[in-house]
Formats: sequence, C-alpha cells, structure tokens
Amino acid sequence: MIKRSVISPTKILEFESSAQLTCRNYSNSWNTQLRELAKLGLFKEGLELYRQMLRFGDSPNPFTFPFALKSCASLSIPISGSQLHCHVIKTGCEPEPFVQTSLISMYSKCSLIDNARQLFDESPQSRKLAVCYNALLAGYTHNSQPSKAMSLFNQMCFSGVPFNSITMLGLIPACTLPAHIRFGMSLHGCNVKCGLDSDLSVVNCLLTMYVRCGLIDFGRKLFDEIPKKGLISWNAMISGYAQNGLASQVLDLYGKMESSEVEPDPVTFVGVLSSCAHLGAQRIGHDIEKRMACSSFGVNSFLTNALINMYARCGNLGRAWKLFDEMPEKNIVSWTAMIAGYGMHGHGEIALQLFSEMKLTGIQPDGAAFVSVLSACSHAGLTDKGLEYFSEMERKYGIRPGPEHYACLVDLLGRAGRLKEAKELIDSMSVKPDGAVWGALLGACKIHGDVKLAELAFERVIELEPTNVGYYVLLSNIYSDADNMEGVAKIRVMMRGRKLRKEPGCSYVELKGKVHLFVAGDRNHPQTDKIYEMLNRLEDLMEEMCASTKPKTYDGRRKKETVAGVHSEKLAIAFGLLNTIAGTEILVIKNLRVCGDCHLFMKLVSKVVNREIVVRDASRFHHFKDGDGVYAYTGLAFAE
DNA sequence: ATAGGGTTAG
Repeated sequence: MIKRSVISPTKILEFESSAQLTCRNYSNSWNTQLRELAKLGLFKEGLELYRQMLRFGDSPNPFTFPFALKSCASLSIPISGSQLHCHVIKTGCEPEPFVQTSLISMYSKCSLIDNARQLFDESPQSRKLAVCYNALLAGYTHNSQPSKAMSLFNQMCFSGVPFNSITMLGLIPACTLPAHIRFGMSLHGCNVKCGLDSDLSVVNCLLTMYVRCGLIDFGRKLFDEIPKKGLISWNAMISGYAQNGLASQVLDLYGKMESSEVEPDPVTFVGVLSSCAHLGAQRIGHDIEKRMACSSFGVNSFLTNALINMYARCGNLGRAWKLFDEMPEKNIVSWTAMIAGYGMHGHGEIALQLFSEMKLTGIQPDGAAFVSVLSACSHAGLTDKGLEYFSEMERKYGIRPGPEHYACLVDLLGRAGRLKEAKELIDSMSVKPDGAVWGALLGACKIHGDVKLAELAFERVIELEPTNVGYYVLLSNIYSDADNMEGVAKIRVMMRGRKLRKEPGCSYVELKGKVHLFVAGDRNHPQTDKIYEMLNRLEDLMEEMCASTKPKTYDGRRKKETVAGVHSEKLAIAFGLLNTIAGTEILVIKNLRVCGDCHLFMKLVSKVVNREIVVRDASRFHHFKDGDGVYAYTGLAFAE
C-alpha cells in the first residue's frame, strides 16, 4: 500500500489529472469500439461492451450514449433502454441535444412512443431541433399512428422548424393508407417545390408509398423518371409489382435490372421468387436459387421462406420440404408456406398434420396461418374440420376473423353444398363482407346450380367490385347452365352498358426458363403450325378412343371453342407435349378458371398420352391422370 | 467522434 504522506500535493494533483486523462482515454477507446460494432450491426455485442465498460469502472460520456441507445433501439429492449436513460441522468448528460434525440429514438423504436413524446414535450422549445421532430415523427409512423405523425409535422411547420429530407423519410411511409394518400400526394408536391425530390432516398420513399397504395402506374412513372436508379429503387418497384400481383411485370423488370449496372440483393430475389410462385415458374425460380448461390451474401430466413413458398406453390413439394426440413429456425411464415403448398395440392390431411406440429413447437398461429389451414380444408373437402378450426381461431387464439377467413369458410360450406349455411354465415359476419366473400358464394352457386341465390350474391358482389368481369361471366354461365338464355342476354347487355369486356384468359407453360404464353386462338407462337398439328392428332386419338363409348364422351373440336378459337389451355398443353419428353411434368397455369370443357379435354389427353397433366388456375391445382373420377368445376369462359 | 431515414417472405 502506498503511504499518502510520501506523495506531495502536487504529485497528487498530477496523479489525479493523469487518472482523469486515462479515464477519458478509456472512454474514447470504448466509444471507438462501440461505434465499430454499431456500424457492423453487432448490437448485442455493443450492449455487452457497454456493460463491460461499467464493470471496468469507467464512466460513460455523452459520446457513449448514442451508440448504446441505438443498440437497445435496434434490439428493441426497452428495459436496457430505460436503464440507460437512468445512466444518462446520473452522468448529467441529459441536456446534450444528441443524447436527447437518441433517447427519443430509442423509446420510439421500443414501442414506448408515449415516453418518447414526454421527453420531447419536456425539452424546451429552443432545443427542439429538426432531428428531434424527425425521430418522433418516424416513431409515430412505425407505431402505426399516422395521424399523429402528420399533426406533428404540422406543428413543426407552424413552429418554423425547417424540415429536411429525413423528415420526409419518416413521414411519407405514414401515408401508405388509402385514407392518407391525399396527404402523401401533397407531400410529393411539397418535395418538388423544395427540391427535395432530387434526393434519391426521398424518391424511393414516395415510390414505395404509391405502390403500396396500389397506385402502381404512379409509382412506375416516378421510377422511370429517376436518372440514376439505386438498388433500393429497383427493389421498391419490383416488390411493388410483386405485392400487387403483377408477376409478369416483375420478371420483365428483373430482366432490365440484370442488364443495368445495379447488382440484385436478397430483397430483389424475395420479390422475384414470390412472382415465380404466382406464375408457377419453377425453372426461373430454380435459376434464381442458383444465381443466389454464387452471390456474396448468405442465405437468410426471408430468402429461404421465399424459396419454400415458390417450390410449394409450383407443386415441387419434395424440394420445398427439403429446404424446410434443413432450416434451423422455422418461423410462422415457413410453416404457413408448407401448409398452403400441401393444401393447394389436395393433401389436406398432411397440411393439417403440419399445422398441429407447428403448434407443438410453440409457434402461435396467426391470421394468415389460419387462411392456409381453412383453404386446405376447403380443397380437400374436410368441411367439418374446417368449421372446427374456424371456431378455434377466435376462441383459443383470440384472432378476430377477417373477410379473408369468411371467404374461405363460405367456399368450404359452398363446395359441400351447404349453401343455406354459407348465406347465414355471411349474414352473421361481424365485419363487412368483401367481394371475395360474396364471390365465393357465387362460385358455390355455380357448382350447385342455385340461380336464385346466385342472383343475390351477384347483386352484392358487383356493388363492391363493379368492374370485376369474372363475376359477370360467372353469373352468365350459371344462367346458361340453367338454360336461362334471357339471363345470359341480360348480363351481356349489362356488361356492354358498363363498357366491360372479358379480359382474354391466357395460359402459360414454362420451358427451359422461358414463359410461353397463349391466348385463345393464338397464332403468334413460332411453333404455331406444329402446335395445331399436335392438337389435331390429339383430337383424332381422342375421338378414336371415345367412338365406342355410348353416349360418346367427347365431341371436342366441333363444339365449345371460344369466340376467338381454340382454348388457351389446349394450346399450352399441345406446346408442352411437343417440347418435353415422356415422364417430365407439364404444368400449365391459367389466369382464369379452367373451363369445364377443358377439364374433359385434359382428362382425355392424359389418357391418350399416358402422362399426368397439372393445370393451375385462379382457384386451385387440377391434376389430370388416367382413372380419375368426375370433376366438379366452375368455368369462367363463356359457354358458346 | 456525437442524434433522425428509404427496399424483403406466408
């Protein structure tokens, strides 16, 4: 032990100042390390380093807190955040404006928005800088309080605090609701006036706002006007198309991106894979998977789930299962993608088995998981099981059923012929039924030939979706099935009056990574002659085969083609048969429902060529193979 | 040295 008396007062002074200096130096090196960790996104490690610093007996200084608080914010740990708030007060760092802002941001990101507001209100007017407003604004936006974000922006303008591009980045996403899009558009105008629209981040943000609101053309216009598009611009546009179901636009844009100098990243691939899933473009999806393997970034759960979803929806359940099985941490999205995949392909029992396994691993099902479970029940004809799950959903998990769940349930009851119950269910709904709900009822009326109920469902559905041509066609076909030609004519007049035209249905087949698209009567494909030749041969074979049956089961080409000519599904199948060898699967996708006549055609083709044929349409997969029974179908094509 | 922000799956 050092005797104090040996050290002179000057020595003590020297010692103390050097100690202080050391302490400050320590603080600096702690801060440097903290900054490095934060930069690398290693927030857990950063927080651990902060604790180590305290154990070491070093005191944090004002420069320490922003990093430590940012770590709490990123990890969303309000307890550590509040502790840090105490340290801020103890060390007297509270008045520092940047510490204040860090605190506001931390509370916002930990969902303690009211604490953030309190801090903001307590700080004097002179210290409420733009950054403070920015942090709180973004907080309101991320805590789903868009109106508060907007009124804070008004307060900011009123107080004369100048806003900047970062204000916009926090505020614009608050306008991503139909109710607020007007405000968003006025912000767009405001940005143009202030010249903030030259900031790429702001434009990306506006672009995202438009596409998320479904104003996809606005978004595309903005995108096209960007002189130097960044990775995020591409991603926002690709994801926007993907979220709006415009899958072929996604592939188109991805192709353009590949020939630009911007390299795609995982976010790009997630959007592209989701579109491959919608298109059934498994080969393109597989190419993306290979392309990802040679990229520098690693796989993440978003990517793996997107791959699982793509393979599952394309019918490659084996590959989907392998990826799923090898996933170290499966989340609810992984499980839901598998459940939906099995459900779509008629393996309802496996889908339900997966659902109970998921619950056993401790994952709580959410609304989307129940949609996949209910639709699996509907596709597999497990009516009562579906009803059980529906009641379990609210009773056991407290999930309020949305219109999407009711639509599944109406479909479930409707397919089973329980139309009266389906109608009663709609009448008892706690939320307003949407087009899909009434549309499901209308579809069920088609299967079971209930004209009266169909008329009611039609009336409701076109109130909600007056321009959805599919519903007009559906009712017209119901009338046609009932030999009510007056009804058919009535619908045609109605459609003409409203200037509605049936979009041509198209079918596509994917071959060697390229999508081949056909519309009815198509003659644009380079192999057109061979395709029609193949169709003729098939029809001859079928006629030969069916000649002996009484009554004749097929009188194909002379009957029931579309106005434009041969059905698109038939062209796609003929193309597929021409270009693939025996044993390979042909998957045809149709953007509308497969028409009834084509069901019979497919079944017979699969018999004469002795191959399984899979057609996916707007509502489900259809597997055609020899020996299958009768199909219940609903056709969307006009019965001519 | 220090604070605020934009793109992703079922």
